[in-house]
Amino acid sequence: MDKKVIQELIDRYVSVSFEVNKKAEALIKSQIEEDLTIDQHYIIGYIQKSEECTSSELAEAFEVNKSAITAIINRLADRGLIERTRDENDRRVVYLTLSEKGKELIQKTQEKVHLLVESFITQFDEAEITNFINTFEKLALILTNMKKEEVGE
Amino acid sequence: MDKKVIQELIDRYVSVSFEVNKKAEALIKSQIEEDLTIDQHYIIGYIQKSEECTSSELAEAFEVNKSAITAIINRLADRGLIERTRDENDRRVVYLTLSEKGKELIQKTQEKVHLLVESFITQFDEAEITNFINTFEKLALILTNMKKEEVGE
DNA sequence: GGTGAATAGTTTAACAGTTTAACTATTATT
DNA sequence: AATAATAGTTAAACTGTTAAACTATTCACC
Repeated sequence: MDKKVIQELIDRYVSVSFEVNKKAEALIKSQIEEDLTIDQHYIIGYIQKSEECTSSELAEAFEVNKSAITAIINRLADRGLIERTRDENDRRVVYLTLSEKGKELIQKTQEKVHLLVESFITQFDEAEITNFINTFEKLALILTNMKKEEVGE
Repeated sequence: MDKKVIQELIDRYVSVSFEVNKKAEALIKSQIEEDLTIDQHYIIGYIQKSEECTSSELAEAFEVNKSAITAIINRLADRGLIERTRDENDRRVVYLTLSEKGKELIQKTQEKVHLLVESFITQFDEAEITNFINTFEKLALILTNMKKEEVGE
C-alpha cells in the first residue's frame, strides 16, 4: 500500500472509531433499564451468555483487574441482580449467576438494544453490512493475537 | 432482509464491537505516555486538532456534561499540559490550548498510536479496509442522525 | 436603557470504576 | 510438611461522571 494512503486510512479509522464509540455508547445508555450503568449492563450481559462465569473470567474479558470486577459485582449483588455460589470442589472459585430479577432486567434491556442495533443495521444493504461485520471480526482476531504476542504466550 | 439473518447480524455486531473496543482500548492504554489516562489522551488529541476549542465543544463531542470536562481540564491544567484563555469579546467563553509540554506529549503519543493502528490496518488488503472504513463512516453518520432525531432537531 | 432569559463555565456532593498493594483462603507442587 | 500459586476480597487513592446550585456574562425585547 502507498504510504500516503495508509496515513489517510489510519487518520480516518482513529477518528471514526472514536466517534462511533461515543455515539453508540450514548445511545445504549439511553436504552438501559432503571439505574444500570453501561458497565453493569455489559457485565450482566456477559454473565447471562456465559456458562459458569467467574470474576477472573470477567476481569480478562473486560481487560481490568479483578478488584474492579469485585466492586461492580458487589453493587449488583447488593441490588439482588446477581448471586454468588462457591464451587464445592475448588472452594477458591465463586460462580456468578443472575437472579430472576437480574434475568428479567437484562432481557428487557437486551431487547431494546437489539431494536436499536437493528434500526441502524437495516439501513445498509445485506452485502455491505455482512462484509463490514466480517472485517470487524477479522480485526477482533488480529487484536487478540497482538495482545497474545505482547504478553508473550 | 430475512429476519433470521438480521438477528444473526445484530448478535455478531454487538459482540464484536464490544470485543474490539475493549482490546483496542487496552492496546492504546499500553502505548500512552507517562501517566495520561485514555480520556485525557483523547481530550488532548481533540484540542490539538480543533481550531478554537471550548469546554462546551468538548462536552458535546464526548457526550458528557460540561462539569465532567471541567474536572478533566483542571487536572491537565494543573500538570501544565493545557492553558485557558478568555475570549475578549465574549468573556463567558474560555479557549483551551495545549502548552508546549502538552504538544510534545500528544505528538509522541499519537506517533505510537499511529504505529499501532498501522500495524493492524496493513494486515488487510487495501480494498477490504477501505470498504470497511467507508461503511464505518456511514455508520457514524447514521448514529449522528439518530441522535438528532431523538433530540428532536 | 433596564429587566429577565439564555449561555459558558465552575463548584460541590455523591457515586461508579479503576489500579496497586496487601490480605485471606484454598489448592498445587515438590 | 513447606512453599508456591491461584481466586477472590479489602482498602486507599485516584479519575470520570451526573445533578444541582452557583457566578459571570451576554442576549432579547419591551
